This record gives sequence, C-alpha cells and structure tokens, in this order.
Amino acid sequence: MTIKDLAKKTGYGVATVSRVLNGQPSVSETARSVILRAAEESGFQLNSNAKQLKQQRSNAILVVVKGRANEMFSELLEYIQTLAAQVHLPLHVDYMDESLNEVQRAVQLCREMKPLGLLFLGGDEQNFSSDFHSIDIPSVLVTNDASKLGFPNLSSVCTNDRLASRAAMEKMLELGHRSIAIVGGCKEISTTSLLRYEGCMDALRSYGLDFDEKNSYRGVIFSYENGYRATKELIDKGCNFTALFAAADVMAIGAIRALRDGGYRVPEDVSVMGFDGLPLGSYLVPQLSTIRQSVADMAKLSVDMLISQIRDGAPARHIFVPFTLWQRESTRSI
Amino acid sequence: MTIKDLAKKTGYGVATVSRVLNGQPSVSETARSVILRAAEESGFQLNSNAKQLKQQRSNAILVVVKGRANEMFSELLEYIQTLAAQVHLPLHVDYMDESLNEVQRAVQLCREMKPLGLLFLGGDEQNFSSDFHSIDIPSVLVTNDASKLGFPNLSSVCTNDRLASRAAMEKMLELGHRSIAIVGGCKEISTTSLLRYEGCMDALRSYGLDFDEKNSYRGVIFSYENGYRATKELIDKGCNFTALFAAADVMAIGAIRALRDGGYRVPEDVSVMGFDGLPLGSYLVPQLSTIRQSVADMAKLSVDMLISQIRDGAPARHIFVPFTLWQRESTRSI
DNA sequence: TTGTAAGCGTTATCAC
DNA sequence: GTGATAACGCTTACAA
Repeated sequence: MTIKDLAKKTGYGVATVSRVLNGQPSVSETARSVILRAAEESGFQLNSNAKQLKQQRSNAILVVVKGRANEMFSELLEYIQTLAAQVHLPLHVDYMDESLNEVQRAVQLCREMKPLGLLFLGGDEQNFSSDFHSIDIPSVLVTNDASKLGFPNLSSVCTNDRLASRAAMEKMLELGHRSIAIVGGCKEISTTSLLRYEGCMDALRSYGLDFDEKNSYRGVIFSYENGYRATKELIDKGCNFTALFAAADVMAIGAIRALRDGGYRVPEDVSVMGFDGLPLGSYLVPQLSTIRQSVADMAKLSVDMLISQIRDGAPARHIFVPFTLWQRESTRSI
Repeated sequence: MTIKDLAKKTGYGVATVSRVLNGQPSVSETARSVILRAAEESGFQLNSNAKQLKQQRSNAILVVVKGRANEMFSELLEYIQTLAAQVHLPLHVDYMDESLNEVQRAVQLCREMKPLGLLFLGGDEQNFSSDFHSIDIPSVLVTNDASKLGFPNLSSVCTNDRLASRAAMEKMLELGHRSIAIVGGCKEISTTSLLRYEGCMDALRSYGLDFDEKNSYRGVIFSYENGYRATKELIDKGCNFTALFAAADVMAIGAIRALRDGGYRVPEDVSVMGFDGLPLGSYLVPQLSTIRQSVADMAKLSVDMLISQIRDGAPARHIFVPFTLWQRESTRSI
C-alpha cells in the first residue's frame, strides 16, 4: 500500500494524496476527507524511508545517552519520551558505552540519519570542545554545563553540581560532622565528578577544614558495586569518619551496605548523603538523604529549548535548574 | 557524498562501489581496496533510507518494551543491546505504555519500518491471540510463555512463573510461616501476575492451607509506590501475617518500607520475599530474598533464537529458563 | 569483473 | 486545487 495505490483508489493524484497526508493547505475539503477516510480504512502508513530519502533528513530527535547504568538518565529519558510523544516528535535513542566519545558518535549518527536536533544525556566537556565543531544542528546537553564552550547551537541544562554538592557537604558539617569521607566519580575524566568534588572542597574550606584526599576520597564510575567497593576500601583504611558523601545515590546505596557489612549502622554510626534523588531512595530503610535534581524540569527545559531552537532558530541558552536538599533518615546530627 | 561521488572519484561504476560496500563477492581485489580506501578517507556512510527503501525492509530488529517502569526490562534490554551490538544487528527500541496493546503497536511499526525480526519484552496473551496473526516475521516473546498460542513464527523464553512463585512460597512455608500476605500483580489483566498468583496457591494447597484472598492479597501494577500502598492496606486490615511475598522486587522494596513505617521489622517481625533478582537487591539492608530470574540467559536465548529464525528459518521454540531462589536476609525461619 | 539503468515511495516543482 | 514528473541514494537484474 503506497500513496500511488491510495491515489488510484480515490481517483486523486499522488501529489494531492501527499498533501493531505502531510496536512498541507490548498487541498479541497472533499479531497481531504475522501483521502483521509481511504487512508484510515486501509491502515495506510507513509513509508518513512522514502519520505526521509526525499527530504534529506529525518524528522526525529537523536538522543545520545552516555552510559546505560545511570539510573538518573533512565528517569530523565522517561520524561523526555513522554514530552516528545506529546508533541509527536519521534525520538531515536542511542545508548553508548560511558568510555566512548559521545560527540564523535553523534557526528556519525548525524551523517547517517540527519536528525532535526540532538539531545545529549551526559557528556564530557573535553569531547565537546574537540569534536562538536562539526555538528551544526540544534543541540542540548543535559546534566552538564556547556556555557563555557561557546557553541552557538549548543544549549545546556543541568544542576549546578558544584553548588549542590557544596550544599550537601555543608549540611553534614552543619550537623556537626567534621570527618567526612567522599565516594565520588572519576574527577580526572568526568567534569561532573570534578565539579562535585570541588563543591565538597568549597564546603570544607568554608569551614576551614583540611581534607586528607588519600584516605578519605575514592573516585569511581557510578554503580552500586563501585560504591560498595570504594566504601569498603575507605573502611579498611580505618573508619575514622562519621559521615560519608556519595556523589550518586546508587553509590550511597552501595556505601550503606558496605558500612553495614563493616559493622557500622547508618545513621547512628555514620551518616550517608547521596546525590540525584532517585525515587527509590524514598523507600529505602533508612530513607536516603540526598540532593534531589529536578529531573522533570530538566527534561521539560531541554525539550522546550531544543524545539524552539529548531522551530524558531532561538539562540543557545544555558540553564541551571534548582536542586533540593532532602535531609532524611540516613543522616543525623552529632 | 554518495556512492555516485565515490564511483566518480575512484573511476569505478556505482554498482561496483555498492558491491564493495556491501562485502559482496565478484569484485576484484584492486577495486575493493581502492574503493574501501576512498570510502574511509571521505568518511562515507551509506544512506540507510535509500538502502532500506530499495531493499523494502530495514535490517534492524524491533524491540517492543511494554512499560517503562519495569526494572527487569531495563536489565534485560541492556544485555540484549550488548548481544546485538556484538553481531552488528541494529536495534530499534520502542517503549510503550503498559496499558496499550503491544501487538497492535508492533503491527503498525512493522508496516512502517519492516524490521527483520521482532522482540517483545513483556506482553499479554490476550493481545497476542487477537492481533498477532497479522505479523509474519520472526518474533520472540520474552518473559511470557507463548507455547499455547501456536503461532509458527513466535518463539518465547521466560521463567516458569508459576513454578517459581510456588518455590518462593514453599520456601516461606518451609521456614515455618503459615500466615503469608501476597502483594501481587493485577491477575485479571496480566498473565504473568496470574501465573505467579497460581503458583502461590499451588504452594499453599500442597501444605493444605487456605488463603483468605480478601484480607491477604493485593493485586497492583508493579512499582515501589504500589508495593508500599498495597502493603499499607494489608497492614491496616490488621497485620496478622509473619511473611509477605511480593511478586516483584520493586514491590518488595515498597513493602519493606511500609512494614517499617507500620512499626514492623524485617525479617524479625515479618519476612519478605521478592521476585526478579534485581542487582539492587544485593545491596539493600536487609539483602532481599528473592527469585532470581536468569536475565542474562533469557537475553542470550531470545537473541539467538530470533537470529536463527531469521537466518536459517528455524522453527519457533518455547523455553523456560531456570530460576534460582536466593534466600538472603529479608526472610527468616520462625 | 564491471557498468548501465530501472525502480523503491515519497516530496516538490511545475504546469494546468 | 490538482496532476505529471523529476529527483532523493541505493540495490540489482541484465548486458557487456
């Protein structure tokens, strides 16, 4: 079933059928209704290959997700999919390994499918500054700040990681903790991880405290398992900390388990603070204290910004969405 | 950059270029290397729209995921994506709302993109028996048994839900529990949920026990929140149970929190058993006792079966993958 | 082994 | 308003 068949069936020409199917004006109401009915009847579907071949580009948004394991990305993606569906924007989601270059991947996929726009879930400043120049379609980087990069077609929306992790640390300091271990990300290879680390340092500094990085910091790829292992290592060095900040909820969960296995109770012996605000955290025992990133807002803003860049040629913008500190059961004052 | 350009550039005809790019035989070694080099140099990419338009089908596998919330599907999908990548099979993943008809959706998408094969993550027997007849490409239903349906092009691979949940219940009975509450799925609308319910009944029957469904069973859509709510309802009816079986780990997690909020300790006051074996469960305090579905095996089998159906015209098969009962910290004997 | 050319289903440019 | 018709980039007979 092609538009040719539909044309024959209705007695109109293919051009008219095409116009109707694409909701274009200058078609008589008669033609429109006749053709629409016929299309309905036969369950007709435009062939997207032919359409895109002709149009020289897809009408889809390409979403490049860096790393499959990141639970927050899943949540974000869920919102994005819902929003895109509402405005009938087809989404093409590409998951890629965290260790690969997401921008190079995007460049390749752009050549291949010519999307309308690009949404990056996670990304490394490094890769953007070296490879993004060959991308010329509207793009939004989510969860990282791209304002320093200065690309005219690259917006960004994210949490102010530095401020947020500073707030998390300050909360612990406020609660009386002075010896705080940190299970963070690899700050050498991830900007986000570096910023969260620096936020911690800001907080410590503002309290005039020193930080023994060698014995109190571990930088690992975010995962339950790595959170568990890193915490175990910190414990094995002799647990002299009363609080632990994990730069991701999944790591906090691993950390709590490791503490427990090491004979420590949370929060009685050690307070634990996470980062992300995964829904899961509300159901844990103890409920996880954490920095809640406004995932829904980030999703909405990124989709809206991308659409206005595409449709209205709006300029790139860089937005920090507010975060919330959820002080719940896994932290206590001492 | 098209194959025409490449042809001009190398002095060969488009046909030869096409042959080389598709790894076909009967091309001289000279031509092959010259063209390959030129393609490399210019970063050439075949236009997949043109290719698929010509070939009248995509070379991708369509994966239809029923419900975004199911954590086990995420895990399954992760494996499937890895496996597909290994054999260079493009995957097109379509997430759809749990409440919609996944088979109708697949029919529509098949018309649109003509995939090589179809992978269903989750599905309802009902929908398959009413709508699957119009699908004629190799398909595999994962996490549900399709053997009763008798479609020649529909394989299935799943856990024997009835046996597995029976095993879970029997373990609790074995541990001495006689009053067991069940937080299950909607057995009226989901075959999986019904089977898990029936497995429970099998176990109770084998112990000669009655079941007060009204006061001891809740059937809800799997989620943390619903697990929490359902358990709260059961508690409010007067918690006279010493054990609780949740038909999904996410519900078990919600249940544990609800029990805790109701003043019950797990496992001291109430034992809790989950179903799925999510990685997360190993890090919880208490570690979740659960039925571990062999997600990796399910992924491997479904991809392998689909490929052999596609490539060798292998007949449909129906496989139960073994499960494991992980008796960990959230259950105890009384 | 290679080249020529038809045609996949659509859109868009013309004429009418 | 409408209808021919020429692309879009590719694969694949069929010819050479």
